[in-house]
Amino acid sequence: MNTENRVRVRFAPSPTGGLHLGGVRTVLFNYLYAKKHGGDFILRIEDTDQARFVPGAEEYIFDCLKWCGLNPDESVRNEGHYGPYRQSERKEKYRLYAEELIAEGHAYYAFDTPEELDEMRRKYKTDENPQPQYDHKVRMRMKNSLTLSGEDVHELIRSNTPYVIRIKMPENETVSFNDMIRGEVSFNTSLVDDKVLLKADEMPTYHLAVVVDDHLMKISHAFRGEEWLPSAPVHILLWKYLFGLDKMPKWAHFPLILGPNGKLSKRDGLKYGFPVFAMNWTDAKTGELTEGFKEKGFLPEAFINLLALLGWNDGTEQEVFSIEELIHEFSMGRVHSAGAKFDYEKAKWFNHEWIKKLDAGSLKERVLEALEAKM
RNA sequence: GCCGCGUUGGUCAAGGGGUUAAGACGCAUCCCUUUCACGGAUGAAUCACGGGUUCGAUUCCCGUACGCGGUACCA
Repeated sequence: MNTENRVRVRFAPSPTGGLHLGGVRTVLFNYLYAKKHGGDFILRIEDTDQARFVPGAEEYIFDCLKWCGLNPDESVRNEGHYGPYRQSERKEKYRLYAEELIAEGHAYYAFDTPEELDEMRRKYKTDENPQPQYDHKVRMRMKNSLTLSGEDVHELIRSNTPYVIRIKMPENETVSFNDMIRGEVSFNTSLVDDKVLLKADEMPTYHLAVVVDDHLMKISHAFRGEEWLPSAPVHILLWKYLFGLDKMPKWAHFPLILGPNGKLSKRDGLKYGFPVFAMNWTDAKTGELTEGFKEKGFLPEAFINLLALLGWNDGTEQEVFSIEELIHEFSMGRVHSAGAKFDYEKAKWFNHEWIKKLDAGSLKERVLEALEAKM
């Protein structure tokens, strides 16, 4: 296998807090796919949001992956040839591409202040359109390089006026792509807003960073949660403008893992009566501790196993799988497209099954570990 | 509101034009067991709704309803 078609996947968390079920399952599916195809699993830290950065969160992510046995082949701790692996350290790279987009007419400078944006949203808000977007319908009424003269733009930039760079979404084009799980998905570009690509603090937003880094890091398959599906057209267009659709990774959007009453949220971690995080997480601000599956007494083998079966199965009646078996049997085509409600009773059954497989010696060890963790 | 993705028992789900619609978790009853586990048997429970296509739709198509996601200078 040459380097051009080598399978390379990535998990790209932002270090903002505990790593929950859905996140670990995303890691798992990425890992399984990479290992099945003899490829690389990369961990990229997406720390482009200064405001949400949480100290310790990055280390915590590594701890969780280690406990799960899903260690990355390349990361900030194990650099490959495509570093740095932390986006804040790649800051300069993104601006070049944003400027390139402007030069080609696919993006523009926008000088609107947060207050002006609020005002726009207030002004255009109606019952039919409760959440107005910065899109082709309003962009010509805003303060940007599309409405200002070249001189004015130059002057504003020279005088250090804060600005962002926005993508200029084309009007009435259909953008479609083939999702490995859902098949063809398409969008009308008129209904997508002019997303910010480069922020006023010169950091890229996710939209720009994910495309640039996936390209630079030679990612072959881009797998992520379904919450990203609505912004896929932005990413597809960026690929088209910057690197060419033929270079674009294959996409797959995983179904969401739901809680008892819908969305499984980090904030409700304590309310469900079962863990949502892989490992204990303590909120630095409130000091609130959220118990993890590890500390609750789950074996990592069981945790991996139960996560794998949430949204995937091999078509047989087998439910207990070791990681080796998962790697062997996994296929993206058998991942469900519908969300799955998390069932703690079933999760405990998986743990039970794995505990039964332990011999007396290792059981004693694990029990002692679990008890010590609680003291 | 708009856009997107979904919809097989309470939950995870197999199946995919003709089936008694698998299996697992949980639940119930029973058996095994001095106890706790383990194990075994049986049972209740499912194709969201309405139109098409078809000799025949749970399966294909279109609507509707419902759920979830998105609609930020967050990821």
